[in-house]
Amino acid sequence: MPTATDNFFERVYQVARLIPEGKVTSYGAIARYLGAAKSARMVGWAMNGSKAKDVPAHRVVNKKGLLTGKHHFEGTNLMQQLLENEGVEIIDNQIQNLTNCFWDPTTELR
DNA sequence: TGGTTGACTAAGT
DNA sequence: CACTTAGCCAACC
Repeated sequence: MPTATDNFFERVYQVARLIPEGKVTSYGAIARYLGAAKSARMVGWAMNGSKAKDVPAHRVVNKKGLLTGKHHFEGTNLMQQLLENEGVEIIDNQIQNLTNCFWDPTTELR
């Protein structure tokens, strides 16, 4: 049943789908873009429901470029493998050259 | 109904 | 520089 919160989730999914390959963004960045700057956790929770969607949740990481959500994926290193497959260098569950790979919707998406 | 949890982030100690 | 506290808010028990 659709509710106001589903709308927020849908917005999160939509932004996540716009993330280019080889790029990543943060939960806070998406939340800020949606006007819910302080609800970064909700973005993460929304990602939890993105499993049934075509949302590249593996491109969404925390602000430090750390793959905090990798445990929610099937494998232990699936998230990392997906990102590396797109050209993102990851070491010890953390994205390297994050500045080069970071994609901020508030800046890039306008 | 109400307290705990969490894929976050910033600020404080 | 590592750990803690605080704020946020929906989902879960």
